[in-house]
Amino acid sequence: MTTTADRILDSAQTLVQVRGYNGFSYADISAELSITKPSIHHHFPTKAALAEALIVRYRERFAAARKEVDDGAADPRQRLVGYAGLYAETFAQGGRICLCGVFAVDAESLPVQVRQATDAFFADQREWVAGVLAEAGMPATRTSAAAEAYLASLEGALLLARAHGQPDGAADQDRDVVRSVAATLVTALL
Amino acid sequence: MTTTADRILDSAQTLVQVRGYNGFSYADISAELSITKPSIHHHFPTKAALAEALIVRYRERFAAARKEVDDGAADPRQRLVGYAGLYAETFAQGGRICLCGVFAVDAESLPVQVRQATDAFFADQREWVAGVLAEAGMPATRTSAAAEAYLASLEGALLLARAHGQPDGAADQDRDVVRSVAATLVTALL
DNA sequence: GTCTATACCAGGATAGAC
DNA sequence: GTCTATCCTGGTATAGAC
Repeated sequence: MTTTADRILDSAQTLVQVRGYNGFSYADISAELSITKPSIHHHFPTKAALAEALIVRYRERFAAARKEVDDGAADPRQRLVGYAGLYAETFAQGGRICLCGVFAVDAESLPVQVRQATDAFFADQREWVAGVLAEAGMPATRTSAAAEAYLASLEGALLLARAHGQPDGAADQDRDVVRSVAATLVTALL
Repeated sequence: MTTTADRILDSAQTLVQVRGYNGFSYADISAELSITKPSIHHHFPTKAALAEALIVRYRERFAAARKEVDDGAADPRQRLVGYAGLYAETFAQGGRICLCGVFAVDAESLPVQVRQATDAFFADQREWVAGVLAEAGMPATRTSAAAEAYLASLEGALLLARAHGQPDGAADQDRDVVRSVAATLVTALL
């Protein structure tokens, strides 16, 4: 069962990840779901409230997906590669980039709570990556900076993949760019 | 001597780098420069034309700044670190991020020429970084992927720094994040 | 090259019926 | 929970005077 609120969030999330927060409107969701704008306002009174709901759900889902990777991987190296796969698969779905990457760029347009949640998302990722790096034997003095670098390279790889999306059919190749960047980092860091 | 067109470009570039392409309007430039909106249209008939002028100038200026680094650095390592400094300094100026990073995120809202120029900008950077890495002794089979990773980490570091910009006065610390990420990459890759 | 005035449409949001 | 109708504002752009 999918509620209307969920369908709105699905549509909105894709729109944000593809066009940016200021690049879509309620009219776009309305057209996609064949529902009127006031109906959307009924579920999410303001666009800011919609953004807040989006990031809350995104963090939950991302945490769950990361746990899948955590449980399915045999060693730290595999965990880091599998984690990068989450980003690569995001891009493979219609050239989307990380929701929080978009929110970071559009931070000025967003309410404080969303900005804080975005920051918290990255802090959470940093902490997890640092833990995996420690598990892989990296000295504690280096894990923090290395985790930041790994995270930055993944978010940046999505940007580069997006920029490269000129010839429309090349999304597969661009997804590999994300994986390739991650592989380079894992090899170099460990 | 600064022409009106230049002043418009200056204002617009800052606005794009801080708010995103869809996050500002001619009214913002109008207010900042104490000039009317039609005057801006006189110099740049459409917002798309303004974006095109922006990226043309950005590429020229970035190339010049990179040449400064190229000429001033003694060895490849210093060149890479100095290059990262260009990104760090961008962020230090009011929390700006790379214009092309923003244009990559907002690509769907931009005309084809701007998208192509954004892609070309990144291709240019990739090529330059790859050349420096080769100069540093990296085998030719690895330079391409490593350059992509370095570039991604710099663009991503700007995103993370922006997201972290919660407490307003901490811009200095965030600029160091960019430099720290770059240092981690240089050490790990070479 | 800059202005006033204005057109036009879209975005975000509300009132109130069903 | 969804609709029709409507409001207000702001964004992009043009016409035409100075």
